[in-house]
Amino acid sequence: MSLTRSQVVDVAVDLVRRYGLADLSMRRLARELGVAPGAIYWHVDSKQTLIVEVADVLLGAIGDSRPDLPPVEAVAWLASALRDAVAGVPDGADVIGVACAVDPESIRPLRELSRAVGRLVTAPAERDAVVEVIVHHVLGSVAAEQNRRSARALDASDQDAADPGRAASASVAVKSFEAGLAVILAGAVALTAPSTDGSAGRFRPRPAPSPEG
Amino acid sequence: MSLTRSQVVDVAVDLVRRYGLADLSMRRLARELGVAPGAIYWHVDSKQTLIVEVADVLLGAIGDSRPDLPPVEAVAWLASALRDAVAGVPDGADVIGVACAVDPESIRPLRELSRAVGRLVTAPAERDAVVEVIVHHVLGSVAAEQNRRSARALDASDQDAADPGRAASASVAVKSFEAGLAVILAGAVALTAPSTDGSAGRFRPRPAPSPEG
DNA sequence: GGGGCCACTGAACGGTGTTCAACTGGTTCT
DNA sequence: AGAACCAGTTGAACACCGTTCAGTGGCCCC
Repeated sequence: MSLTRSQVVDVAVDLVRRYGLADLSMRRLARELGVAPGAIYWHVDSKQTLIVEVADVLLGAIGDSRPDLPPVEAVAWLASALRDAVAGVPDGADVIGVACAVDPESIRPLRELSRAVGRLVTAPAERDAVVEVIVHHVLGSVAAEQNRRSARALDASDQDAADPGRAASASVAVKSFEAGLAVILAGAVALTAPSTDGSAGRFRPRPAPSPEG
Repeated sequence: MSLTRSQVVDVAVDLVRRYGLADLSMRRLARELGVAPGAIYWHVDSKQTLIVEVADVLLGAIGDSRPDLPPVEAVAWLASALRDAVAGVPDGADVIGVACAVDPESIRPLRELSRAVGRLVTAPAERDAVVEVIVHHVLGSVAAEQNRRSARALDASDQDAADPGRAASASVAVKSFEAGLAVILAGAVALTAPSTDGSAGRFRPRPAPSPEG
């Protein structure tokens, strides 16, 4: 039986899950498939489209949204689920980053997130703004966490009992992510229901004097 | 006269400013300097540390913060200035991303931003959360904008009058960035001054059932 | 004149994504 | 049976990449 596109994608996903995006090269993928590098290009246009497919699989495990929860909790749940899915894969933020760069429409959970936020913020422009901020926060905080992790891994010369340290830093990362998420959700709520005391109202930033003309 | 570390960095900055990070290779940099590739490694440890230095130069043009402005406006000004500085350079978000990954302490404007946010949110944990969200939003939205731009550039086969389109999409990107920034700032304000009506109060997300155990 | 050192060269190592003429092996048509 | 066709694969090549290192030239100081 000959190679299949889905076989290629599956093995690529395995490679990413086990060794990270940095170790996903077309040559290594071909070796893993027992095939010459050129053969992959019969089933896949380029490495970039492969990564988009890998990202799709990695995010496929995210469950459907929760209409049973109140809107704010539903958004928080979805954002945390997204974060967990991305953080659970080495270089996960990079994978999703590439996928977003190549084809932003392809990431299905983002459509789900947009719908959930829509139940909280009705104005389309503001809804999109909230979705964007949440997505940037998810990808940014996971990228930072994974960078710290791999930087720590390079300094694993005189350290041996890294297990409790790793778990602790992961939980710190989760807490810091949730603190940021809380800020965003508070902003979304504040914008939809401008309060009666003047301080916490709507804010419109004035553009900075751009140094680029 | 022999090569200098600052010469190397300067030419690298020029290369990035003109052609983007993707076209900054040690070989090309050496060619531009009229030197063999190995010579660069006498002045610089690795490409990564070079990029950190490049990022430092690129962000050096950002002016000092504005204690004369009210706290919220000062933060907004700094965030917009940061955005403009990064967006004005091709692949600017990638450059800062690498610099953040290698050495997060090295980005001076972030310290400035942290101080400005500190005048708005006094609790250290919440202040750091706001700073992180802002930084992720800046880098994320610029990265998205620049990805769209370069994707558009690849499809420049049958299009010629791209000048108005480019300007228009840039202004859309700025507006979308400011909408997101407004959400974040509203959240920061709301968290510091919890309002008396219950709906817009402090929100604590409950962790999602993590699929990774 | 000789020693020492800074700055550099040239070549190599071991990768990378991608392309392409040539070649299989199987199916179908004559 | 034999020819034609074609999806799928190979192996080699192209044009790069970051990094290392033995050697080498020029310069200064003793």
